[in-house]
Amino acid sequence: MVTIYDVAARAGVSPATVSRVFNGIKVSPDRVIAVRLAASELGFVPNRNARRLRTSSSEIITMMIPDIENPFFTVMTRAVEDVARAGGYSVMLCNTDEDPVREQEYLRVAVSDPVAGVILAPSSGSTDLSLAVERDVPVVCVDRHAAGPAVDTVVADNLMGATSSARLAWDAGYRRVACISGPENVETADDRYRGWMSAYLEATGKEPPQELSVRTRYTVAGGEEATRQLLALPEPPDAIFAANNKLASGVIRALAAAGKMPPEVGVVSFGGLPLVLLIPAGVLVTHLPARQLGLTAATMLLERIRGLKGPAREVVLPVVISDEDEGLSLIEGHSESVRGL
Amino acid sequence: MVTIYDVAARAGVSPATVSRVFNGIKVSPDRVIAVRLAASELGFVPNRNARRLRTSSSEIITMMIPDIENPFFTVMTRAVEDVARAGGYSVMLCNTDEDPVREQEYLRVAVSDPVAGVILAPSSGSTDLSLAVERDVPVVCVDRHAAGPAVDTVVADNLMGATSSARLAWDAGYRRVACISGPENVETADDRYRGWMSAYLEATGKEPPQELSVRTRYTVAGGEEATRQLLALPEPPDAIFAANNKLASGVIRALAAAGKMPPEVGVVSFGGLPLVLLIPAGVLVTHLPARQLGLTAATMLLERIRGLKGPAREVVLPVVISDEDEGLSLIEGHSESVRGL
DNA sequence: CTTGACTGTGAAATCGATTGCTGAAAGCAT
DNA sequence: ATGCTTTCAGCAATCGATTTCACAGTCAAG
Repeated sequence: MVTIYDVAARAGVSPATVSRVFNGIKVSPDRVIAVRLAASELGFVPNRNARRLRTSSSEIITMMIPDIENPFFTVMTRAVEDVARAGGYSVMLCNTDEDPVREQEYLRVAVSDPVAGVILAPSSGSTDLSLAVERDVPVVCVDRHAAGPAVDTVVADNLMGATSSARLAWDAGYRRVACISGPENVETADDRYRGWMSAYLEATGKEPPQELSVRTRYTVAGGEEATRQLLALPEPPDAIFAANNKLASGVIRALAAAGKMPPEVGVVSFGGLPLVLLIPAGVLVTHLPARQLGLTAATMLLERIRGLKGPAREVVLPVVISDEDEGLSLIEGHSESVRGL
Repeated sequence: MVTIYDVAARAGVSPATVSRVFNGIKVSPDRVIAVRLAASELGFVPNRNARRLRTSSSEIITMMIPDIENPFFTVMTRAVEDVARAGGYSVMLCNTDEDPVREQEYLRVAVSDPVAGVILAPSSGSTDLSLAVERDVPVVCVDRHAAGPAVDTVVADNLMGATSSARLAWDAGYRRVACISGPENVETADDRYRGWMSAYLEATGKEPPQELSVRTRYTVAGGEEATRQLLALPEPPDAIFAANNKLASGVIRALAAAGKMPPEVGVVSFGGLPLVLLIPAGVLVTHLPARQLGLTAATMLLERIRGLKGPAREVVLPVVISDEDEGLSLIEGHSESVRGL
């Protein structure tokens, strides 16, 4: 391993000077040249561990998401990465797999690393951040809230968004609109379920009957099972509001299998289906502000890393219901300015 | 920051003993208890940077992929993560964005970290790995080969796979099958293009005419533009072979916009469209062994990290053309054993 | 020609954990 | 009881870069 001592010896200067050259601290021009030359001749690459140990700082942001294979989270991650890079940080991605144990484990690794900051999409409402907070590692929660000490949080307006989104089904002429949402106690699932309830109440003037809503895992398989269950009802629904993109995929699969393709049975997907570019009639898709969530969270985290104090902040981003085709921008739209934030 | 010295003082032992306790080196039971007690009272978390500096080892694997928003790569990443975790490593994901400069930059960070190993899906054939090889950081290339020093590589059999896949179009009755592939000099794009050529030759007995193939970026927009270009030909194709999932999405979009939806114009997608669960008639999808690629690459990397010497190995995974519905397993199929590898 | 203010440089301490070496204590056989 | 292993714990060096402090030289003002 080539160290600054080797470079110093070769350049005929002290190690301190080598360090200064690599840190942009003023050194006489001739020495700078000598050091750079010696360094490149020897193939010197500074050891970051030594640097981090000494400065107890790091240029890494840990991002923890529950499902790396859900485009919603990868789009968000991509946004975080863009902001982080612009600020000189690298992003380390961890996949918690919706598992609180795994999540806590990753958090432990992160704080003992220690990283510059953490962006976390909590796997459940009971996620405990005290480990990080105790050790003063800045944390921003995104998409969902965490329990325990208050930290900066940025979420989408799921309740309102889901209400407007579910309403689309009635607007399209469907009359008996069921709901499939994620697990109980998962905040987004609860909010979206409540959104559907209020749209139901508004449209029909009645509380929705028990059997018209199913709570299940946020998976394609979960959506399929729930759909089969709904179709088996004595009085099956004529449309289904699915609380996330994976559930919606499951719904469509199950409908196809049952020979009741949209628009025969309508589907509302709360969350985009990125590579689905042929949206059949009868499938209504609401796009979530995934990229905005990521941009905002990363910006807030950088502020904290740079020393911003003060109480935990909370940002709620609106969910825009539009008929426009946002499928493409969900996939390739990284054009907006990061600086602008 | 609580250090082993603090813990040692509190437990009435030497720092060395504390270190031993945390590393599972034999220490008398009473001291173990004293140390653990003191550590938990003080909230001690070992400093990994100090540890890494001293041992010059790390438990991190860097994974570099060209496009975090392409499910092909996230599925692969997920597989890598599963194997890495089982072996006690964490995965740090970097998104190179198909940009060789950015890639080289990340590589520099990785080797100076230094990480335990690197898994890289090279952005182009000219990716230079000498930085890593010089410093003995194990590297495995996946999906594509890199230039320079030979390293372990695992790829899919794109040539054969693309040939069989393109053949499906003729089997389905299409007669004038065009090809849209990725950029020149990107290995997968070249191989898939050649696969289409050989299927063309086999089916028609002639070399394909120049105008029936277009090379473009691996993006949805690229696929759209290329499709428009093909449709504008005096003698337009009746089917299009798209060399990856994003291109295929672009093709379908453009066809829809032009009012020539499949099956009017056929589409062959080389690579799965994960959340597309309603595959219209006339769209044929070939699934790539994304997960297998990841599993294999990670397994090979761990072997190297654990000291395996010997010449660079090369694994070519078959691309299975089947009519079965593998869409779901692409999304949720993590059931197979990792141990089995 | 002094005095004081700078500047650039090097020596050495430091970050926190690991580990080679040494010696004390304990175990065992003769 | 003596001598020989073996075990366990502590001291202190070490990993590689950063940074404090002190010193030497430069320059301008008085």
